[in-house]
Amino acid sequence: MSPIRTRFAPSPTGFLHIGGVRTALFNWLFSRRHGGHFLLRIDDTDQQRNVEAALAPILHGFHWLGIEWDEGPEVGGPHAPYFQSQRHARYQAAVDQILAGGFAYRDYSATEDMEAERKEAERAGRPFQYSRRFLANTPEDQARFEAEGRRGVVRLKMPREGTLVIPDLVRGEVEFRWAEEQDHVIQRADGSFIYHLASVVDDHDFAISHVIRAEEHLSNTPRQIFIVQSLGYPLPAYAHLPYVAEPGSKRKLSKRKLEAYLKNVDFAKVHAHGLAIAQAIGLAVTPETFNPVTVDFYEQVGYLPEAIINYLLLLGWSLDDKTEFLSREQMIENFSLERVTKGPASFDPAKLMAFQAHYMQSVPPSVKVARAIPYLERARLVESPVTPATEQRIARVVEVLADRLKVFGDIVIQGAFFFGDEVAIDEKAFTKRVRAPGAAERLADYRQWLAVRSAFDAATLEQETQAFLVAKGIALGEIVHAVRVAVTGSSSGPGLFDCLSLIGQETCLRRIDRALEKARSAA
RNA sequence: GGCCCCAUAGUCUAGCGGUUAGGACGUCGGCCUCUCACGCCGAAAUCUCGGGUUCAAUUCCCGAUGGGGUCACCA
Repeated sequence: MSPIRTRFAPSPTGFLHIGGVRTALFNWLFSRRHGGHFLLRIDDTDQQRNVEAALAPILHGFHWLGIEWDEGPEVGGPHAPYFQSQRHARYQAAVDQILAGGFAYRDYSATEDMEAERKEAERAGRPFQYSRRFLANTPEDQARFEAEGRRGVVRLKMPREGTLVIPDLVRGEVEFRWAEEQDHVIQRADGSFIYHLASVVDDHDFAISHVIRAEEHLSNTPRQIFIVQSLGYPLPAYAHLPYVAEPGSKRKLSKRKLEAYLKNVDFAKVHAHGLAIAQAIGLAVTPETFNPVTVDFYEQVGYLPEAIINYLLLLGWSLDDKTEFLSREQMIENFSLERVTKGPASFDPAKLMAFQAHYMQSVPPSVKVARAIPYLERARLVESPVTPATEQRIARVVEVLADRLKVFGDIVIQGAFFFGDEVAIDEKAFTKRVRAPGAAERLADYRQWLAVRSAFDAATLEQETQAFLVAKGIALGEIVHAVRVAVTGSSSGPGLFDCLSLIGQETCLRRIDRALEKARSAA
């Protein structure tokens, strides 16, 4: 049996689509599962400018996710080059061979000619089939057509009868009738090559054993198989994966429909969350660069690759009826195309977040601190570079924040009030907890009491507060909320005494004073 | 519109003739508690429809319906 080789073939668009990642992941896992090779081929047949710039973010995304390729850009390989734009000689040779074999012909029809024929067929109510009347058999024909100012392309001479059965590892056997296929162009008038030709030649040259790709290529497969056969290549195995669908719908997920997806509550929530972090760290965002459909979004906001990979794996594949979390090793050990789902799966950002929260729980505190620091620095919440003392403080903040840190970027949202002097007040919370009848008085009382504390650690503070409450004859609940809002600006967060202690006596007092001032001013 | 694919709760899925249709996210309720988060407990919610085949269909077959993909000198 020949070695297993799979590939993913991104075109350099400047960003890595979440659906593309899933396709790549399945290819990668399949190759790893069978001890084979996974390679990256760059589909830049018609891109001309800035391939490098448009490719960099994609390669970066794969590195970040830990999807490493054995051959391709950066790493090279025995079948180099892996860029289609550098393989024209190979494609030309293939076209010549197909032409010589009589599986294709030079065609001089103009777009209008084809249009006319198509319309006529439609009017007559029969399926369209090109008459091949501008087919040039001889150099004389060519010369004549060219004299008329026509420009030739190379078209496949597709069979017009019989059926084709494509064995598909996900879908079983898929049947097509040749008569329904068209004479597709494989080489343009300007001499450049059409994707399908390039793709088939490359897959053969790179010895790809399994073509695992998204479902939208299923209808393209007959023409590709025809090219394979006309070149005398062995047929690779095919597996067409269901595509990743829009949140809450079954339409294919698209990179350019951010507006529409924002109408989905969960999608909007994840996007808003990311946006808040981006704003806090002064990250300039555009819909192009900051979109939850793009993996870059998750990296910038501080998600874990493991969470994304695990989530994506389960989007169209399952191990059994209960396994949710798999390590890379388990994924590789268990992945199989047989267990790939047939139907498209909607991308659910809320569930992705659940995986993220799960994986975040096993990140060691030291790593959380290290990953939080850059966010704090960029948000100018701490000095840069941070001093050892600040780092220690951050470690305490991270500890106290605990599971509230869902992504690393959350440090600048959830943890902001631990830093600096001023604090952003949640007006609604302020009205409810500080402007409430009697609240300000109790807060002022507590402030005076707080001012004379000599110990300000959380445990002592809590203990002594109890005594204060007893003396005043009030319950903790009657004081805690106003203090929290005054000191942290928010009605939710870590335990109050942890907050007080970490923020420090002076700052706490200042913030309470400001809150009291604010409460006295117009409601 | 032609061709092709698909169809279990709002979402991701398990199921491969006989199950109280299992799990997860989300939602709702409760516990914990100074709030939030975590955690724990519980609840509501699913086999698209119609024909067959069979003693028995979510499961097999056919059809309908619905959803989607694709029909370029794009990839």
